Amino acid sequence: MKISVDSPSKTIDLALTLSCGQVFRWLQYGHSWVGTLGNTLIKIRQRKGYLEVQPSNPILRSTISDYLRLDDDLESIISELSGDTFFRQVAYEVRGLRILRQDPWECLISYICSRNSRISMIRRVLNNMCRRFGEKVTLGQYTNYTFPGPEEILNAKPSELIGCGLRYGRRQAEEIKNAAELVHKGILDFNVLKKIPYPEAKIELTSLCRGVGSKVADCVLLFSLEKLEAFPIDVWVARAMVNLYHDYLDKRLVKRVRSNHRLSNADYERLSMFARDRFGRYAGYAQEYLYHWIRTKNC
DNA sequence: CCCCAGGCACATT
DNA sequence: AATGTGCATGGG
Repeated sequence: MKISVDSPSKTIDLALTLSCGQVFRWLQYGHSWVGTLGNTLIKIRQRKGYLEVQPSNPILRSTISDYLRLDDDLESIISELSGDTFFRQVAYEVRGLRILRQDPWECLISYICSRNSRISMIRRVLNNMCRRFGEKVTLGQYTNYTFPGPEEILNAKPSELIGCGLRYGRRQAEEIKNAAELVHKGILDFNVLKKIPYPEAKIELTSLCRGVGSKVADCVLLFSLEKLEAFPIDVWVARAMVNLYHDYLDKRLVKRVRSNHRLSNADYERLSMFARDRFGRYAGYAQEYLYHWIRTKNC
């Protein structure tokens, strides 16, 4: 299957998009990327002007283009974001990076597991969970595992989840099972969260789900629930904001971030408000660009 | 041994 | 409302 990306509005850098840290389970084999969408293994390769997709079983073209958010007009989003010369440079350096439209359940569990951890660790935990509780899917020489659904997680023993390498052991295992129960019982309904406004959806997520605070909620809202104004702030994004916009921010906040203090709720909200005020409805794209920019700039 | 990583929940002031 | 602290893995 071929998907054309041969126009400025459909620009994509597939490798950058799949490896920048918004999603954790894609694997690179040479020029190809292998992952799963639902129960289907997907092998995808970027060619000149189009994407070449090989699914393990029949799949709609729109499943891929929805996942990659090819419906986002990247050219106009970037021009709307590039209000200052600092950010224009950032946007240029990460051109082709798209926000993905992930499955909300997988995204929620992934970011519950991400707390105070690092990307390589998160990858390992999630892959362990999929190997243990997911289903094996193959395409030729390639093997992958589906992400286990709420029912599989509900039936899992906490000790088995802990054995996957959770950062906070039993406590996090309970959080994951709690989320599974909420989804299974229909108390947490992602289709509803997609429709209601960002502030309400965020309150709903943080109040219902144990282990979900401001940062995790913003990640889930941005990466899987259509809230492009969500602006997740981790230490890296805080550093990027402070580097670029220190003149507009509270001096003590700048000092705290620079001296590597943990980000307080108050500082999170302050940075959050500033970001949405500055970047508007596509603040989430700005966040992802800043995140990647500050990390690659320093490494 | 130290430090830190896509933080949260709860106690204390 | 703001700040402090336990959690408790694994890599540099």
